Amino acid sequence: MAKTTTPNHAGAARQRGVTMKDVAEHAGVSRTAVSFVLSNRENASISEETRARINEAVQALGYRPNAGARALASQRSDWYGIVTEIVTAPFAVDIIKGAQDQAWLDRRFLLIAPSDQADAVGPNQGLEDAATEKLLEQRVEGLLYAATYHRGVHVPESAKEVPTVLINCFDADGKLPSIVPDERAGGRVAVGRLLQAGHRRIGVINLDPDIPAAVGRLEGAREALAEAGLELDPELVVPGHATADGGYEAACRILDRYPQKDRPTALFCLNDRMAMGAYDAIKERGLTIPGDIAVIGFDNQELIAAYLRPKLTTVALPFEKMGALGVQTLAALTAGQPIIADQQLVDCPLLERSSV
Amino acid sequence: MAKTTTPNHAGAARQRGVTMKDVAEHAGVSRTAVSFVLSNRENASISEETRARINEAVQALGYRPNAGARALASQRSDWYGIVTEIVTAPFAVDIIKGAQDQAWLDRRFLLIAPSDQADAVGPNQGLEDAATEKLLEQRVEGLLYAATYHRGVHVPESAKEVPTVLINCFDADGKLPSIVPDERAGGRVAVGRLLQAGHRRIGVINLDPDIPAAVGRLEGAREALAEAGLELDPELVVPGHATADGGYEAACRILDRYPQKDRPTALFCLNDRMAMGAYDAIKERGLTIPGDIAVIGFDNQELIAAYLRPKLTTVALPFEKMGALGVQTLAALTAGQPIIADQQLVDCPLLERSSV
DNA sequence: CGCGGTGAGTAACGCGCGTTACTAGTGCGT
DNA sequence: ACGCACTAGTAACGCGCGTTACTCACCGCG
Repeated sequence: MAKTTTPNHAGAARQRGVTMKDVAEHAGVSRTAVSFVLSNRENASISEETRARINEAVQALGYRPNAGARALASQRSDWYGIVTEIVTAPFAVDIIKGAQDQAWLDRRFLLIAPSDQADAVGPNQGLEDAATEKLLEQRVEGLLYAATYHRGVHVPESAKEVPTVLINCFDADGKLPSIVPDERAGGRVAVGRLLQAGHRRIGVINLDPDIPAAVGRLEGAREALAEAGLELDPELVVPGHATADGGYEAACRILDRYPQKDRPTALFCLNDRMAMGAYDAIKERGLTIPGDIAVIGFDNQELIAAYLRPKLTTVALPFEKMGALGVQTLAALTAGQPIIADQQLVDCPLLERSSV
Repeated sequence: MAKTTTPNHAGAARQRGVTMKDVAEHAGVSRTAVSFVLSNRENASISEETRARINEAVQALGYRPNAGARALASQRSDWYGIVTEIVTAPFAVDIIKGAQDQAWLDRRFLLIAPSDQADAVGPNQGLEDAATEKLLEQRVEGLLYAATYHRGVHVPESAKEVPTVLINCFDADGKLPSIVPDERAGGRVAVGRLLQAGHRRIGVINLDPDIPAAVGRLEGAREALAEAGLELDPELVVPGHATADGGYEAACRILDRYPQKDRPTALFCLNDRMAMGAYDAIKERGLTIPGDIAVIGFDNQELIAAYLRPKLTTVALPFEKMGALGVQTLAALTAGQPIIADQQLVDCPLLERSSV
């Protein structure tokens, strides 16, 4: 076959890019040798001398490997993707941070794609699919799905092409591994703390009773009471809208319902926002926290819990840890371990501040 | 030249990957034709018929372009990088969201690298450099640097290899374009609102007087007063630590200093956290908001401002908009426009709630 | 009939790199 | 002298794609 003429590319290189070839020439060796040195091959058989020369050339030229080319050649990208609603809650951020940090430790990159769902009713499937698709185009080796509050979700079909882990949510079809907070243990810890402080009549300001968070936390509360030989009085469990106003109203109801001697001495608010409202209701009535009424929250929404006066004792949702664990699980999966659709529970630590 | 033998790669393809070649074979055309169709070339000269056949093949095989390979071949990645401290403030998140959304619109990917600086004293230069380096290895076409609070920063040297834009911060050496909030206009709006509500004696709870936010906001306050023919009484400006406790203490001082008739009727808190503390000080004294004392904040820290009772009127920091503008600026830069080191000011809108 | 022009498509190269198969040189045992 | 093992390194391929230069068939025109 005849040697074909080389077409002359229009002087493409707009941006100076030092390649391995440049390094090789500078060091007077072959490109292969450079590649061997840079990837630290074991059975390398490159003399210390040339190795040094190559490293010098790398320094001198300011060589920087091209991650894309490497990915193409080696057929592995070292990229994970995470799709999440970055918007609404500040929670997603903590998940991302946890995942990001862990990925960084593992020398991997985390590509973040927003799925921007409009509201809590149902995910914006179109955007989620598009996000997943984009991520797959980048040839991510694994996918993370993160929700801002603990719930069941439906994952796009195409996500099943690579290992996938759910964070703070679970697959409604039960086919994917997931990582969620241990709500039950959290509820137990919260109420346990109140019991330990001597409280016997404990009011509970509940969330929408159907969501996993409410179910788990309430169950935990029940368990803690049972351990102390007490029962959860249904009358003391009042529903509330998951906002400060909702908490205010619920607290008003429960506080005004009883004469002082029967009034609960502690309030377990199933989230911090409601606790914030409860604070107002309590203070309005001339009562003190925690002197007259102790308050414990859930979620550890920093900006609320740490700045309320007195600072709110609450149970933290372990977002960062879940993010990190998600990446670890993904790493195990991509390393070849079989995908098992189990659910990992992560502990919710109690944060003692001043409201109990 | 003799045809060399083909080395047989160890059955690499661990993951089924449909390539353009597969599509071409399925459609009975050359790979080039597929490429032409997929990239919508103008001077294509592909008949409608084959074009259709190719598109069908794409559908049938579920072909998904390989972004990395495309980047390698075309010498452009369509990636931007953003380095930011994702940790501390929830602000960074909003910047990222704004940038992310804008990038998404422009069909670009935003790579996020954490720089995790320890505290406000000085950036953790090591990590920042590493993050920048990693980003450059991915061959990002432009870089964004985002700070969580408005300040001067030093950007890693290597960042200068690609177009770079600073968000919510500025280059201490003044060499890079930056995007920052218009603090002065914000201060003017805030105090203007109080004046409009009839207040004449306005207390100001200040931040660390050296940071750009304090300088700008105070200057704005002064201007608004001047427009109304008033002067800023230095006695009414009390310094505070930038926390709820700091705000509480500052508010106590200013409220207790005067007999009722001389007491300021409104408080301009230079951030929302301090406003939160001021609320407590006011309520403790049996005063009402906004009846006895109007309060206006700054920052619009959602979780505080929207959940305080009454809800806090405040001036918003336009993080999302700054993020979006950052990407737009970057797009202009990478499109070949010259890099000019100007500073773009973004408006801080007033959010009316119930505390004025 | 020859010739330029167009439409429809293809072969071949290179992007930067990982990887495998190969070569050249040297020392050592027999 | 030869074969063998080992060290030090290199040529060549392919990853999936964008891109350029080229071929081939067909048409109209002089």
